[in-house]
Amino acid sequence: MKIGYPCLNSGLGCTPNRTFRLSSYSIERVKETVQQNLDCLQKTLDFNLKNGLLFFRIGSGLVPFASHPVFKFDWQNYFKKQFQDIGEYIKKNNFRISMHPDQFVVINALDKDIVKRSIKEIDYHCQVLDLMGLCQTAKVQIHIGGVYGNKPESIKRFIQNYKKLSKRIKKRLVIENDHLKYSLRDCLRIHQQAKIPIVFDVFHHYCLNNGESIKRALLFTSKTWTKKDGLLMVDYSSQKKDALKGSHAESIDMKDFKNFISKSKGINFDIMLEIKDKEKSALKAKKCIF
DNA sequence: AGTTGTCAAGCTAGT
DNA sequence: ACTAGCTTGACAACT
Repeated sequence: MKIGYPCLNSGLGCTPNRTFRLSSYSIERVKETVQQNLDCLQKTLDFNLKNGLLFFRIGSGLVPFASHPVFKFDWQNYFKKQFQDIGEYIKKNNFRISMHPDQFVVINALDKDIVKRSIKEIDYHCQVLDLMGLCQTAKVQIHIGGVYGNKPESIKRFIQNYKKLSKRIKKRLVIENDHLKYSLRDCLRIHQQAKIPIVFDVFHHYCLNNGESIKRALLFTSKTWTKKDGLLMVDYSSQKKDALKGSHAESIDMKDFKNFISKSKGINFDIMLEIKDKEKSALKAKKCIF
Protein backbone atom coordinates (compact mmCIF):
# COMPACT_ATOMS: atom_id res chain seq x y z
CA MET A 1 0.00 0.00 0.00
CA LYS A 2 1.24 3.46 -0.94
CA ILE A 3 -0.03 6.63 0.70
CA GLY A 4 -0.27 10.05 -0.86
CA TYR A 5 -1.91 13.45 -1.10
CA PRO A 6 -3.02 15.51 -4.09
CA CYS A 7 -1.39 18.21 -6.14
CA LEU A 8 0.38 20.39 -3.61
CA ASN A 9 2.70 20.27 -0.62
CA SER A 10 1.78 23.04 1.78
CA GLY A 11 5.16 23.39 3.43
CA LEU A 12 7.64 23.76 0.58
CA GLY A 13 7.05 27.38 -0.32
CA CYS A 14 6.46 26.54 -3.97
CA THR A 15 3.56 25.23 -6.03
CA PRO A 16 3.60 22.96 -9.08
CA ASN A 17 0.37 24.65 -10.18
CA ARG A 18 1.47 28.17 -10.92
CA THR A 19 -0.62 29.82 -13.57
CA PHE A 20 -1.44 33.21 -15.06
CA ARG A 21 -4.45 34.99 -16.41
CA LEU A 22 -5.46 34.02 -19.90
CA SER A 23 -5.17 37.71 -20.78
CA SER A 24 -1.45 37.61 -19.97
CA TYR A 25 -0.78 34.51 -22.05
CA SER A 26 2.48 34.52 -23.98
CA ILE A 27 4.95 31.86 -24.99
CA GLU A 28 7.53 33.40 -22.68
CA ARG A 29 5.07 33.24 -19.83
CA VAL A 30 4.34 29.59 -20.57
CA LYS A 31 8.04 28.69 -20.66
CA GLU A 32 8.69 30.45 -17.38
CA THR A 33 5.65 29.09 -15.54
CA VAL A 34 5.93 25.48 -16.67
CA GLN A 35 9.63 25.40 -15.77
CA GLN A 36 8.82 26.66 -12.28
CA ASN A 37 6.05 24.09 -11.97
CA LEU A 38 8.34 21.26 -13.03
CA ASP A 39 11.03 22.39 -10.59
CA CYS A 40 8.50 22.45 -7.78
CA LEU A 41 7.11 19.06 -8.78
CA GLN A 42 10.61 17.63 -8.50
CA LYS A 43 11.02 19.25 -5.10
CA THR A 44 7.68 17.84 -4.01
CA LEU A 45 8.62 14.34 -5.13
CA ASP A 46 11.91 14.66 -3.22
CA PHE A 47 9.98 15.49 -0.08
CA ASN A 48 7.60 12.61 -0.68
CA LEU A 49 10.40 10.12 -1.22
CA LYS A 50 12.17 11.20 1.96
CA ASN A 51 8.92 10.84 3.88
CA GLY A 52 7.76 7.59 2.37
CA LEU A 53 4.74 9.04 0.59
CA LEU A 54 4.88 7.17 -2.68
CA PHE A 55 1.47 7.96 -4.15
CA PHE A 56 1.07 11.40 -5.70
CA ARG A 57 -1.51 13.20 -7.78
CA ILE A 58 0.01 15.62 -10.27
CA GLY A 59 -2.16 18.72 -10.55
CA SER A 60 -3.92 19.64 -13.76
CA GLY A 61 -2.31 23.06 -13.78
CA LEU A 62 1.20 21.78 -14.52
CA VAL A 63 0.94 23.23 -18.04
CA PRO A 64 -1.61 26.06 -17.76
CA PHE A 65 -4.14 26.32 -20.58
CA ALA A 66 -2.58 23.34 -22.35
CA SER A 67 -5.87 22.36 -23.99
CA HIS A 68 -7.11 25.89 -24.65
CA PRO A 69 -7.37 27.15 -28.27
CA VAL A 70 -4.97 30.04 -27.55
CA PHE A 71 -2.27 27.56 -26.69
CA LYS A 72 -0.04 27.38 -29.74
CA PHE A 73 3.22 26.27 -28.25
CA ASP A 74 4.93 22.92 -28.62
CA TRP A 75 5.44 22.37 -24.91
CA GLN A 76 5.86 18.63 -25.42
CA ASN A 77 9.06 19.16 -27.38
CA TYR A 78 10.33 22.16 -25.49
CA PHE A 79 10.10 20.41 -22.11
CA LYS A 80 10.79 16.88 -23.35
CA LYS A 81 13.95 16.43 -21.33
CA GLN A 82 12.46 17.77 -18.10
CA PHE A 83 9.45 15.48 -18.37
CA GLN A 84 11.69 12.50 -19.12
CA ASP A 85 13.87 13.25 -16.11
CA ILE A 86 10.93 13.47 -13.74
CA GLY A 87 9.54 10.29 -15.26
CA GLU A 88 12.83 8.49 -14.67
CA TYR A 89 12.82 9.65 -11.06
CA ILE A 90 9.25 8.42 -10.61
CA LYS A 91 10.05 5.02 -12.09
CA LYS A 92 13.34 4.61 -10.26
CA ASN A 93 11.69 5.26 -6.92
CA ASN A 94 8.56 3.33 -7.70
CA PHE A 95 6.03 6.14 -7.22
CA ARG A 96 2.36 5.62 -8.09
CA ILE A 97 0.93 8.57 -10.02
CA SER A 98 -2.57 9.80 -10.74
CA MET A 99 -4.09 12.91 -12.28
CA HIS A 100 -7.62 14.27 -11.89
CA PRO A 101 -9.03 16.63 -14.54
CA ASP A 102 -11.39 19.14 -12.99
CA GLN A 103 -15.15 19.38 -12.96
CA PHE A 104 -15.38 20.92 -16.41
CA VAL A 105 -14.51 17.61 -18.00
CA VAL A 106 -17.83 15.96 -18.85
CA ILE A 107 -17.65 13.05 -21.25
CA ASN A 108 -21.42 12.53 -21.33
CA ALA A 109 -22.46 16.16 -21.86
CA LEU A 110 -25.41 16.89 -24.14
CA ASP A 111 -23.46 19.69 -25.79
CA LYS A 112 -21.01 18.20 -28.28
CA ASP A 113 -18.56 21.07 -27.84
CA ILE A 114 -18.30 20.32 -24.13
CA VAL A 115 -17.50 16.69 -24.97
CA LYS A 116 -14.89 17.81 -27.48
CA ARG A 117 -13.20 20.16 -25.03
CA SER A 118 -13.35 17.49 -22.35
CA ILE A 119 -11.58 14.96 -24.54
CA LYS A 120 -8.92 17.51 -25.41
CA GLU A 121 -8.35 18.18 -21.72
CA ILE A 122 -8.12 14.47 -20.88
CA ASP A 123 -5.71 14.03 -23.75
CA TYR A 124 -3.47 16.72 -22.27
CA HIS A 125 -3.38 14.81 -18.97
CA CYS A 126 -2.43 11.62 -20.81
CA GLN A 127 0.29 13.45 -22.72
CA VAL A 128 1.91 14.52 -19.45
CA LEU A 129 2.08 10.92 -18.25
CA ASP A 130 3.17 9.66 -21.67
CA LEU A 131 5.98 12.22 -21.86
CA MET A 132 7.19 11.01 -18.48
CA GLY A 133 7.27 7.53 -19.95
CA LEU A 134 5.03 6.11 -17.24
CA CYS A 135 3.34 2.76 -17.68
CA GLN A 136 -0.37 2.05 -17.66
CA THR A 137 -0.59 2.06 -13.87
CA ALA A 138 -0.43 5.89 -13.93
CA LYS A 139 -4.07 6.92 -14.21
CA VAL A 140 -6.31 9.84 -15.11
CA GLN A 141 -9.49 9.77 -13.05
CA ILE A 142 -12.79 11.45 -13.89
CA HIS A 143 -16.39 11.37 -12.72
CA ILE A 144 -19.16 10.09 -14.95
CA GLY A 145 -20.56 13.57 -15.54
CA GLY A 146 -24.05 15.02 -15.61
CA VAL A 147 -27.42 13.32 -15.15
CA TYR A 148 -29.54 15.76 -17.19
CA GLY A 149 -32.72 14.39 -15.68
CA ASN A 150 -32.24 10.93 -17.21
CA LYS A 151 -29.61 8.74 -15.66
CA PRO A 152 -29.96 5.62 -17.86
CA GLU A 153 -29.61 7.73 -21.00
CA SER A 154 -26.70 9.66 -19.53
CA ILE A 155 -24.89 6.44 -18.61
CA LYS A 156 -25.51 5.12 -22.10
CA ARG A 157 -24.06 8.29 -23.58
CA PHE A 158 -21.02 8.00 -21.31
CA ILE A 159 -20.33 4.48 -22.55
CA GLN A 160 -20.88 5.40 -26.20
CA ASN A 161 -18.50 8.34 -25.94
CA TYR A 162 -16.00 6.31 -23.95
CA LYS A 163 -15.85 3.68 -26.66
CA LYS A 164 -14.90 6.31 -29.23
CA LEU A 165 -11.87 7.53 -27.27
CA SER A 166 -8.32 6.99 -28.48
CA LYS A 167 -6.19 4.11 -27.23
CA ARG A 168 -3.85 6.52 -25.50
CA ILE A 169 -6.72 7.80 -23.37
CA LYS A 170 -8.40 4.44 -22.80
CA LYS A 171 -5.33 2.90 -21.28
CA ARG A 172 -5.21 5.60 -18.60
CA LEU A 173 -8.77 6.71 -17.99
CA VAL A 174 -10.52 5.45 -14.87
CA ILE A 175 -13.84 6.46 -13.27
CA GLU A 176 -14.68 7.43 -9.73
CA ASN A 177 -17.93 7.36 -7.75
CA ASP A 178 -19.15 10.85 -6.83
CA HIS A 179 -21.08 12.15 -3.83
CA LEU A 180 -24.39 13.10 -5.35
CA LYS A 181 -24.96 11.69 -8.82
CA TYR A 182 -23.21 8.48 -9.77
CA SER A 183 -22.78 5.95 -6.98
CA LEU A 184 -20.53 2.94 -6.78
CA ARG A 185 -23.37 0.83 -8.18
CA ASP A 186 -23.63 3.11 -11.22
CA CYS A 187 -19.88 2.88 -11.76
CA LEU A 188 -19.99 -0.92 -11.50
CA ARG A 189 -22.72 -1.03 -14.15
CA ILE A 190 -20.58 1.06 -16.44
CA HIS A 191 -17.62 -1.17 -15.72
CA GLN A 192 -19.60 -4.23 -16.78
CA GLN A 193 -20.05 -2.76 -20.23
CA ALA A 194 -16.91 -0.70 -20.75
CA LYS A 195 -14.36 -2.48 -18.52
CA ILE A 196 -13.08 0.79 -17.04
CA PRO A 197 -11.32 0.43 -13.67
CA ILE A 198 -13.02 2.19 -10.76
CA VAL A 199 -11.30 4.46 -8.25
CA PHE A 200 -13.14 3.99 -4.97
CA ASP A 201 -13.83 7.24 -3.15
CA VAL A 202 -14.60 6.36 0.46
CA PHE A 203 -16.03 9.74 1.40
CA HIS A 204 -18.26 9.97 -1.66
CA HIS A 205 -19.47 6.47 -0.92
CA TYR A 206 -20.39 7.59 2.57
CA CYS A 207 -22.42 10.46 1.05
CA LEU A 208 -24.08 8.32 -1.65
CA ASN A 209 -24.39 4.54 -1.62
CA ASN A 210 -26.72 1.60 -1.98
CA GLY A 211 -25.87 -0.05 1.28
CA GLU A 212 -22.60 -1.72 0.24
CA SER A 213 -20.20 -2.10 3.16
CA ILE A 214 -16.69 -0.67 2.86
CA LYS A 215 -15.30 -4.18 2.64
CA ARG A 216 -17.61 -5.19 -0.20
CA ALA A 217 -17.06 -1.90 -2.00
CA LEU A 218 -13.30 -2.42 -1.86
CA LEU A 219 -13.67 -6.01 -3.05
CA PHE A 220 -15.89 -5.02 -5.98
CA THR A 221 -13.72 -2.14 -7.11
CA SER A 222 -10.41 -3.95 -6.67
CA LYS A 223 -11.64 -6.54 -9.17
CA THR A 224 -12.08 -3.84 -11.81
CA TRP A 225 -8.28 -3.31 -11.95
CA THR A 226 -6.27 -5.66 -14.15
CA LYS A 227 -2.62 -6.45 -13.58
CA LYS A 228 -1.69 -3.86 -16.22
CA ASP A 229 -3.72 -1.18 -14.44
CA GLY A 230 -1.99 -1.83 -11.13
CA LEU A 231 -3.42 -1.77 -7.63
CA LEU A 232 -6.82 -0.32 -6.85
CA MET A 233 -6.68 3.41 -6.15
CA VAL A 234 -8.69 4.72 -3.20
CA ASP A 235 -9.50 8.35 -2.41
CA TYR A 236 -10.12 9.08 1.22
CA SER A 237 -11.46 12.11 3.05
CA SER A 238 -13.89 12.86 5.83
CA GLN A 239 -16.69 15.34 6.33
CA LYS A 240 -15.79 18.85 7.44
CA LYS A 241 -17.69 19.52 10.66
CA ASP A 242 -20.59 21.98 10.45
CA ALA A 243 -20.13 22.44 6.72
CA LEU A 244 -22.28 21.41 3.76
CA LYS A 245 -22.38 17.71 3.05
CA GLY A 246 -19.56 16.85 0.71
CA SER A 247 -17.01 19.40 1.87
CA HIS A 248 -13.63 18.00 2.82
CA ALA A 249 -12.18 18.07 6.33
CA GLU A 250 -9.34 20.43 7.25
CA SER A 251 -7.36 17.69 8.95
CA ILE A 252 -7.58 13.93 9.11
CA ASP A 253 -9.94 12.39 11.65
CA MET A 254 -7.76 9.58 12.97
CA LYS A 255 -10.61 7.73 14.61
CA ASP A 256 -12.50 7.60 11.33
CA PHE A 257 -9.37 6.64 9.43
CA LYS A 258 -8.45 3.80 11.79
CA ASN A 259 -11.98 2.56 11.50
CA PHE A 260 -11.69 2.53 7.71
CA ILE A 261 -8.34 0.76 7.79
CA SER A 262 -9.65 -1.95 10.08
CA LYS A 263 -12.58 -2.54 7.73
CA SER A 264 -10.25 -2.80 4.73
CA LYS A 265 -8.09 -5.61 6.13
CA GLY A 266 -7.13 -8.19 3.56
CA ILE A 267 -7.41 -5.89 0.53
CA ASN A 268 -4.44 -4.15 -0.99
CA PHE A 269 -4.69 -0.69 -2.54
CA ASP A 270 -2.99 2.72 -2.85
CA ILE A 271 -4.64 5.50 -0.89
CA MET A 272 -4.90 9.23 -1.62
CA LEU A 273 -5.78 11.51 1.29
CA GLU A 274 -7.87 14.35 -0.05
CA ILE A 275 -7.60 16.53 3.01
CA LYS A 276 -6.97 20.24 3.12
CA ASP A 277 -3.76 20.15 5.11
CA LYS A 278 -2.26 17.82 2.49
CA GLU A 279 1.02 16.16 3.44
CA LYS A 280 0.42 16.69 7.15
CA SER A 281 -2.55 14.34 7.20
CA ALA A 282 -0.82 11.93 4.82
CA LEU A 283 2.07 11.66 7.27
CA LYS A 284 -0.30 11.05 10.17
CA ALA A 285 -2.04 8.33 8.20
CA LYS A 286 1.27 6.73 7.31
CA LYS A 287 2.29 6.66 10.96
CA CYS A 288 -0.97 4.98 11.83
CA ILE A 289 -0.62 2.24 9.22
CA PHE A 290 3.08 1.36 9.34
C1' DA B 1 3.37 43.73 2.43
C1' DG B 2 -1.06 42.58 2.83
C1' DT B 3 -5.89 42.42 1.13
C1' DT B 4 -9.48 41.39 -2.06
C1' DG B 5 -11.92 40.46 -6.28
C1' DT B 6 -11.55 37.46 -9.95
C1' DC B 7 -10.25 33.65 -12.86
C1' DA B 8 -11.59 29.08 -19.43
C1' DA B 9 -14.39 25.56 -18.70
C1' DG B 10 -20.04 22.25 -15.75
C1' DC B 11 -23.32 20.29 -12.83
C1' DT B 12 -26.22 19.77 -8.76
C1' DA B 13 -28.53 20.75 -4.49
C1' DG B 14 -29.46 23.97 -1.08
C1' DT B 15 -30.85 28.68 0.10
C1' DA C 1 -32.03 33.67 -8.91
C1' DC C 2 -27.94 32.78 -6.79
C1' DT C 3 -24.18 30.37 -4.55
C1' DA C 4 -21.28 26.59 -2.42
C1' DG C 5 -18.92 22.79 -3.44
C1' DC C 6 -16.10 20.07 -6.19
C1' DT C 7 -8.79 18.74 -6.07
C1' DT C 8 -9.90 24.85 -4.93
C1' DG C 9 -5.76 27.59 -5.44
C1' DA C 10 -3.38 31.43 -7.27
C1' DC C 11 -3.10 35.82 -10.00
C1' DA C 12 -3.32 40.71 -10.34
C1' DA C 13 -4.81 44.97 -9.07
C1' DC C 14 -5.58 47.37 -5.37
C1' DT C 15 -4.59 49.46 -0.47
